[in-house]
Amino acid sequence: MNSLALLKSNKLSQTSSRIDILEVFLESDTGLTEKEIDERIDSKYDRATVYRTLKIFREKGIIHPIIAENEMTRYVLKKDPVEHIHFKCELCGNVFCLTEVNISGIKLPKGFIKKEANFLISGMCPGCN
Amino acid sequence: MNSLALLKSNKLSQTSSRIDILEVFLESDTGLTEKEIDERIDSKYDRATVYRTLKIFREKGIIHPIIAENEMTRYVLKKDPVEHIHFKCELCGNVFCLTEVNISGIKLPKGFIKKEANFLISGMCPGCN
DNA sequence: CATGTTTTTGCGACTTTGTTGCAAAAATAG
DNA sequence: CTATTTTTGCAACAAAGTCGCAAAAACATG
Repeated sequence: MNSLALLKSNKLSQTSSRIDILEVFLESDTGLTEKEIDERIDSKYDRATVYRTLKIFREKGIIHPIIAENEMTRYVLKKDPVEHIHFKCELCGNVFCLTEVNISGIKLPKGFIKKEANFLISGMCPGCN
Repeated sequence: MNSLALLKSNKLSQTSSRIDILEVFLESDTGLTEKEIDERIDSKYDRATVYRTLKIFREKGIIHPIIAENEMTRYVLKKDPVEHIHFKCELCGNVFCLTEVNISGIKLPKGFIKKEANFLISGMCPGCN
């Protein structure tokens, strides 16, 4: 995937900060916090800019959040639009999108209307095991 | 449920802060943030005390956390030890423990070992619908 | 490619959540 | 009742995230 094309297809202006931050995501296979992004771009941009960029990427559906306990929100590139489980390894810290796990069987009781879902399982990943 | 007995059975000393905070939980059917607890006890105790109390209650398994995006951690009394989904209504803010939804069908791929799970669905509850 | 308009950025100040060390106060054990 | 242990309040702190505003960069258009 190309960062310039990705910005274009989402109708986002091509600023260096957006390109750089997007490239960080493209090069990472893990969920990233704002802090981790900041490190990887050597604090080249203001924290406010990074936060604003993350917000926009999210609204566009380029990235999606992983919400874990006692942790800052992490983001990963949204490769698969299908709703899925996230797995966070407690040892290496890696976050995996388990798109192969079927969660379509989860049905809410009458009257509950789903808008968004967030499933996170933590434990040990195959690599650390 | 009685707050004094609950403290005793968990081998916690009976301080007025623990009793009061536990009572707030016993009287609430919603997940509560530290701030909300603070309001309900009229800031009778220091914030640090409330945080420390929440931590201990959690370690003892008296309460359990609800982790939602862009939200402070909420806690609810752990009535049912069975793993379950939480539902958060975006309108009224109420959090429901959907113990009736069966999630035992969720199986992780080979090599992944589950330690903890956090399932949160947000949307609209029957009351607001 | 020059220029006017729109969008984005950096800065700084701020809010909120949550933590920690330490001395005083309260709870508990005997 | 008293000694010991635990808990509390205070104050200071750290880190995440937001916001207004002026400057800078990107973009559209001729």
